[in-house]
Amino acid sequence: MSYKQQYAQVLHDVIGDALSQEEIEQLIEQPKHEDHGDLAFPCFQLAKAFRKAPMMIATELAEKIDNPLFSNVQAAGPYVNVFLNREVVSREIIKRVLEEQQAYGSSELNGKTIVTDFSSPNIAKPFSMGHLRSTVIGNALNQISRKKGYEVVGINHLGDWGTQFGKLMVAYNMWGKEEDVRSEPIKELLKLYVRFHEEAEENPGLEDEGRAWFKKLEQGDEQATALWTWFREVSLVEFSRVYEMLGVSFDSLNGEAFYNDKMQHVIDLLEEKDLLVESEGAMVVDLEAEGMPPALIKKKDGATLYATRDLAAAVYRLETYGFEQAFYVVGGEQALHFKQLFAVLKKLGFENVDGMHHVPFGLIMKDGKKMSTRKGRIVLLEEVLQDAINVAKQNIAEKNPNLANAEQTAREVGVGAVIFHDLKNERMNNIEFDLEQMLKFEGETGPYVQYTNARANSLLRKGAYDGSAFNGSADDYSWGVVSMLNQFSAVIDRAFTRREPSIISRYVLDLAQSFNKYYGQVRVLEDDAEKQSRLALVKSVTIVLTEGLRLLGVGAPEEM
RNA sequence: GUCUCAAUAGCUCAGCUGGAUAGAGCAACGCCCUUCUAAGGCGUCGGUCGGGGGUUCGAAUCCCUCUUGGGACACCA
Repeated sequence: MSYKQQYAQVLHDVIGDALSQEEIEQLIEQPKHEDHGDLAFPCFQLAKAFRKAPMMIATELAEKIDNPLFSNVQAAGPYVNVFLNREVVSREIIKRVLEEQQAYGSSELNGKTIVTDFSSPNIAKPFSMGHLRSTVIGNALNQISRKKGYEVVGINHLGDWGTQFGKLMVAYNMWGKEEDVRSEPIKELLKLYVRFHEEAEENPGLEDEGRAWFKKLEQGDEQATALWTWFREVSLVEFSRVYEMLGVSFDSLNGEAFYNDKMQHVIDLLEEKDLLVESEGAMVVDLEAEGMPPALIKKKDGATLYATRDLAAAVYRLETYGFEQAFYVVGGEQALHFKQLFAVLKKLGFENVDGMHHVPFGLIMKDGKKMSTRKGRIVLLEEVLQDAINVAKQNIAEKNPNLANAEQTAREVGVGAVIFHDLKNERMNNIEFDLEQMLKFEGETGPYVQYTNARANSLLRKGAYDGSAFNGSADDYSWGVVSMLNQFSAVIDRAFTRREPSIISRYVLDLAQSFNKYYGQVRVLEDDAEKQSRLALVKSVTIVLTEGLRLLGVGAPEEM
């Protein structure tokens, strides 16, 4: 039982039935200012029931509370503020962390499944900064969901099908050279793609040619299939290199092409329910009643679209996984698409559509505009990661030249900096791409948290921590740390229900900050009776920092 | 035009389901390495929470409206 719940129970005993214990718990808040104690109960809502001024109620309640858990109970205006008994609570919390280790904050397995659609880059295009967001947000949500006891199926819904491949084939046939594509596949394919769009501005007939080639591909044309297979293979080689750097893996690589033979099933379902109507030569599902433009299912040439394939994928997942929830970690600009998708699924009569969520995020902007592959306004993720690793290397060379595992550590720090930078803020925010900002390792950054953890680990080594429990006294600084440790599971809950990794990032920063204050004020390795107690606190910090970073997909080296 | 997301310190952003004096980081300035990794800590400076209405005992937070910016709106994904 959390301390908040305990306080709610105590309050309930003295308040009586005017409010339920749950209602009281809802009202209890954490004061922003230290001198207001650790937990505060506002009495405004009781004013009506008791027909008394909130201030009076607070005074009366405060007098009635007497519990060893609290070292002090104060009525401060309309609030009843309690101060937790720091020694007792510190002992309890640190004991839990040390016992549970990395399982601290975890929930029991609940036997439910969450299916996540994330990363999902387009084949034959470089892995750009634009794809970083979906990849790292999705990965963090997967870790958080597992921490909450869910079984997670992470799907990389590769963009390996669609008209773009027809266009690419047209471009390749006109201007491509096999040896160029072999030596630098993605770079060359991108060139062809950009050139296609440039030339198509002058010569719109090219678009039709592209569509025709995609149609051929869908019908299993040999030449088209051979090209497609080749483009896909060379792209995957590049992608897997990036995923390895990021430390991200998938449970399924079923991309759009996987659903090619499952499309008819969806179309059959739509026809059964009589949902498919003809409009301007295309087949659509009318969504006017839902206040949305129609969902395009088939083009007038009979070929399928993005929506068709996503629909097929959704139906497949609904029928295959029996999930409680499904996350689509896809940019906010596709909000309409997902609203349409879910609306169509509802019309089809699927039950669990309410468990499906689009998890949108803001754009990475360049010069105030959306990054665009078509316009060649693109930054390669791999280059950014490499830059970050190099900066980390320089830092290590300057600050810790004797570090044993320098190469590996530089990777963890550099990559961690990039991931953390992306996950630090609310996912809906647009972010202006700023390499310099991303390569800063001071202040609210991944390396700051990693550094804090490394210093803490260094204390454990030097102090020869023997696994003792915390038995010491609690000062303002240690209490600052302990109350942060206490919040971990509530933070995980919030991050999970809001599908918001930044809540973990903020938490980890706050915990690191509280520890750094402690470190600055308290000499941990002082040889006195409480040394091992202090080290127990330090150990708890390393456990929670490491676990917090892990949830974000960021490494936590013990030395740096 | 319709829908949608956003607007908080010079810059980048927090601010939990509305609650007590709006917080960090960066930048600027001033301190702290003869003792635990200075990728750190301490301090100073900095805000009519985009404007205007409304709901409420109480609004940065909820509702309406306006302004500004991003994005999406049929055969791309």
